[in-house]
Amino acid sequence: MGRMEPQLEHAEALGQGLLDIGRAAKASGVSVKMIRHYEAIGLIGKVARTYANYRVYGGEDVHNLRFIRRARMLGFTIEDIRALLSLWQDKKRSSAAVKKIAGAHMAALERRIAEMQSMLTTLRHLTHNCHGDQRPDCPILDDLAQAA
Amino acid sequence: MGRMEPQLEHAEALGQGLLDIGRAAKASGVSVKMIRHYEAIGLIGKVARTYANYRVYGGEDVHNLRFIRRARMLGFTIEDIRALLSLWQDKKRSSAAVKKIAGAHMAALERRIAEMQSMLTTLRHLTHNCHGDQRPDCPILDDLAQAA
DNA sequence: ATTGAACCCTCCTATGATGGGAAGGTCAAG
DNA sequence: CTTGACCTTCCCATCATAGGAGGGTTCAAT
Repeated sequence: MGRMEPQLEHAEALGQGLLDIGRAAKASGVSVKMIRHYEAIGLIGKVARTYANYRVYGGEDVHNLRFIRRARMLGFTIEDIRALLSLWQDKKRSSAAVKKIAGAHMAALERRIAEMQSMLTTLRHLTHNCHGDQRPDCPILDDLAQAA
Repeated sequence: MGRMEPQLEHAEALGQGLLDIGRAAKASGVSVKMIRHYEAIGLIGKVARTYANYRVYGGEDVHNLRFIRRARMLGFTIEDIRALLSLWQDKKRSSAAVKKIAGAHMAALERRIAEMQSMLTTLRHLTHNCHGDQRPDCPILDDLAQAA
């Protein structure tokens, strides 16, 4: 990524199997907005441009974008992904480094899930006893108010 | 809240059982920053001020802040809380209206938890097969890369 | 050729909830 | 009367994503 090849005409680029940002977005599943954003924050390098200043993406770029997309779908943060991309590039990486990142992420997910489940448990208790009719009496409000 | 009583001296206000923002924060568990923020977005009304322009909080104000804090701990959004506060104030409310808000929130929590659990399941599979040693081979990276 | 749709570009703004910090005024205790 | 702990307002940052304005480019259909 960011090899900054010589500039091309748009048509010429497409003829060589290169993609403009819209096509790269479709091919990778990452939105045009986000591709530009990932470049701006340095998650991906600067790519080549046509004479008209259009970004031009090759197969490897799309590969990277898909990697990012998949990692986002698994909930990794951008900083995690920055590290994962760098490990991916590094042929001398240790799988332990990768596993460590994944493990920390899993722990964070578990903590967050536990928090939300605790909220749910409380809410289920409260709504269980709420009539849900036209009367004003409501254990949900009572709980919130009593905390007060 | 927001009754905008006549201005007072600071000492005079504290003598009457009124609180400055720092004391209101301690009494309610809501940070000073967030109390000001809630006022700025109209979640709570504008309170009275001393001659020195210090905010002055009464018992009811603290009550409202505790209500907000409790609702935030249960994961309700600010907009949910705006509605809940208004229902709380409304003696002619229907408990159905309250239950509806809580139900929608629970459904949102359940969706989010399910998403995160699905991420976790995938990550557990991947890390299960990752040696986590000094070798570079790593099913986690393989998964991310193969998506690409 | 001209025009219009559908792209592309950069730059600015917003989201939701929270916090950090600067610059300056006020209060209370020593 | 100083000092430290408050208070005030205003601006900025977070995190990932999206919307839009204003302007240039490409391409296909008139």
